[in-house]
Amino acid sequence: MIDNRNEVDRCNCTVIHEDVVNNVKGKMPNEENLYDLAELFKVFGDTTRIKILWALAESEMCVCDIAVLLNMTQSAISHQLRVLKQARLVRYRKDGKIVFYSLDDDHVKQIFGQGLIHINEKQI
Amino acid sequence: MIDNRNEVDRCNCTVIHEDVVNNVKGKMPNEENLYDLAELFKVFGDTTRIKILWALAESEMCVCDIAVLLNMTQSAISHQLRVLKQARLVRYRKDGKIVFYSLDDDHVKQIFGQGLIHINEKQI
DNA sequence: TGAATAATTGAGTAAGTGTTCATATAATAT
DNA sequence: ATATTATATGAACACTTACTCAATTATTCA
Repeated sequence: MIDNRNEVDRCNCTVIHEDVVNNVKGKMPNEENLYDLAELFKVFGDTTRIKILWALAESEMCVCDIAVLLNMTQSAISHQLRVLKQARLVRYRKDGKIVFYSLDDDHVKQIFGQGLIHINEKQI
Repeated sequence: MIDNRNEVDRCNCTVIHEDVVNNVKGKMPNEENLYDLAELFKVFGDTTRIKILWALAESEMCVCDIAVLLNMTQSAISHQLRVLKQARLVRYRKDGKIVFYSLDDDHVKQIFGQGLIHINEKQI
């Protein structure tokens, strides 16, 4: 009986280092955590959102101001702010018609910092 | 003469807090840096790549082993490894037919760490 | 040399994403 | 109430992306 068929289900090559695979498999975080992590970084993976976050790291701003700053339509900014809101990266307060957005916490700055370290080190 | 037309080029609303906008504008990093940063995070923004990086953080692995570990085709893995290679996040060494991949530096782990802090803090 | 195998690569495709445009909502002021 | 304005939202569209499939390259071994 061929019992290791499920191991070769998708990959057409034979398992070369089964010990390594099993060891790593045991140490992998659960799917959900990895998924959430990817979802978080996906939010950072857009120039417009990076700019918005960077701006908010400097100062609380209303939607219109951000639109002017980035020279983009207010609609586009509003759509992106929704994404950032859902990711819990920004929060807002209303003052009459105006909605002020700000960073939800300091993680953003630290994640940016780590990213910049990588970039600056790699470009020769 | 209406001189502030260029300010209202894209955004249909009037500038509300011009001082804030100007202040933040002066402190924004240049376009290229922000673009590179977004590009880097874009690479992290995919579950498959996150898994690969996490696995490599644990141990050097060959393409086939990664494919078995993640239960995906070796072609799919190879495509993603190319993306990771271009982002300078992984490096490789050849040993005969086999190509071993490993993390290029420790930034990955630290960026992951910051990401996890954010996620864990937010989920109540 | 020729067969076998690990890995890469290119084209094709289905799914996802960011912006625009038009419209809706909410708050203010006349 | 009505007009104005700041923001939000939904649909549509162009563009990107991650995978599959088939073919290719590179290396080993008989």
